[in-house]
Amino acid sequence: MKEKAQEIRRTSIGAQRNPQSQEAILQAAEEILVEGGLGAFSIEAVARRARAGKPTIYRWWPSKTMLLLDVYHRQKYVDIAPDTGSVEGDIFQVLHGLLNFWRTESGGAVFRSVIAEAQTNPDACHALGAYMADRYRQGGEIFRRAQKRGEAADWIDPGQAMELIASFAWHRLLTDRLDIKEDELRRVARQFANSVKA
Amino acid sequence: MKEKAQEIRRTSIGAQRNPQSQEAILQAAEEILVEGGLGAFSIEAVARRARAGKPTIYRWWPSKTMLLLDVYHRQKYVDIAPDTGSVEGDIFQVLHGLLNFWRTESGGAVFRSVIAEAQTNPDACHALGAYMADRYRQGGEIFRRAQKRGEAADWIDPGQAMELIASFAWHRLLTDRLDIKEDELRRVARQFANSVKA
DNA sequence: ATATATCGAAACGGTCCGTTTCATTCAAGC
DNA sequence: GCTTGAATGAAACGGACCGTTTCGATATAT
Repeated sequence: MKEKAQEIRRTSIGAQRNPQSQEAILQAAEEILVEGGLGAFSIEAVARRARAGKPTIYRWWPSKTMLLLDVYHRQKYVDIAPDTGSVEGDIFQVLHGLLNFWRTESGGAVFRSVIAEAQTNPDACHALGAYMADRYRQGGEIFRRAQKRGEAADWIDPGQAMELIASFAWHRLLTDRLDIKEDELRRVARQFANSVKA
Repeated sequence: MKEKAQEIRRTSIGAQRNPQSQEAILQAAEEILVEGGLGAFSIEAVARRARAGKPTIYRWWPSKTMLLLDVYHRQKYVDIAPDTGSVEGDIFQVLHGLLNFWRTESGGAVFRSVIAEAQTNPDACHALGAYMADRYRQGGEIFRRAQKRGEAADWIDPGQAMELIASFAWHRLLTDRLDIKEDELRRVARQFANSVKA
C-alpha cells in the first residue's frame, strides 16, 4: 500500500512550492477523513501522515477548515443533470448516483465532514452554501427540460425542486442511511416526479 | 441576567445527586451552544459556566456527546402533525413551525450541534436516527389522514413523505438559510402537497 | 455515631493548537 | 559563480481541553 516514493524525506526544491508536498498533504488529509472521520482530522495528524512539517501546512492553508474545503473540491463530481427522457428517470438517476457515490467512494466521508464543519465554522458554511446554490441551479436543468416537454408545471422553480431532492440525499447521508433499497428509492423518485406534475 | 442563586457556591447535599447542579450544568451547556456553537462546547467551559466541578459532570454524563443529547432532549417539541384540513395547509404548518422554532428559539443551535456531532460520533448518529424515525412515524399522520380523505394516493408511504419534508427543513438549517420568504415556503408546501396527490 | 456518596477545587499526563526557531536545499538575480 | 531569499521538515514553545485522580468538606442513609 505504502509507496516507496513517500518514504524518502521530501525537502525544499528552492524558493517555490513543492507540489509533491502539496499532493502528499491533500492525500493524507483525505485518507484520514475516510478512515477516522472529522474527529481524527487534525493538522498534527495530517502532518504526521504526510511526513510534512506543520509550518508547511499552515503556510499554504490558513486553517483546518480551508484544508478540508480543498480536499472536498478535489473530489470528482456526480452528474446532477442526467437526461433519461423522463423526469422520474432523471430524478432516480440523480439520487442513485449521489447515494452510490457517497456509499462506495471516499466522497461520503469527506462531504459529511464538510457539512459538520459548516455547523461550527461560518466560512465553511458560506462556502458550502454558495457551492450548493450553484449546483442546484445546474441540476435544475432536469426540470427546465421537463417544463419544455410539458411534463412539469410552469410554477415549479427548477433550482428549488432540485434542492428538495438533494435535501433528501443529504438527510440520508447525515443519518447514515445510504443503503436504501432500490424499490424504495424508485418510490421516492416517483413521488418527487409527481410533485412537479402539471 | 445572572441569578443570585447561581453565584453562591453549591456543595454536596449528601449521598445523593444535587438537582441544582444538574440543572445548572444543563442550563450552562445550552447557553454555550446557543452563544458559541458546538465549537465552544467543551466540558471545561460548561463546568466553568455552571460553577461545577468536572468530575461532577463526568459522574453523571459519560461523555460530551451524552451531555449534548441530554440538552437536546430537554428542548420543547414542535407540533409535527397539525390538522388544518388540507395536506398543503398541514405541510406549510409543519415547515413554518420548524423553521420558525429553529430561527427564533435556542432549538436551532442545539439541533445543528447534534447533527454535527452525529457526523463524528456513532452513538450520537444512532440516537439521532432512532429519534427521527419515531418522529417521522408520528408526523406521517398528516398523510394517513389525507389518504382517508382521498386527498393522497395510497402508494405514498406516510413516514417517508414526512421524511422528505423534514429533509428540506434540515437542509435549510444546515446551510443557515432559515429565513425563507413566506411565498417561497408556500410554493414548497404546494409542491410537496402535489407530490402525494392521487 | 458511622459509613457512604456527593460536591467543587486543584492538579496530573496527554493531545492538538498555532507559532517560532533552526539547519538544509535549491531557484532566481546579480 | 556567488549571493540572496524563500520553502522544507524537525523540534520545541505556551496555551487549551481532554479524561482522571486526589483531596477536604458536606449531608444523607443506616
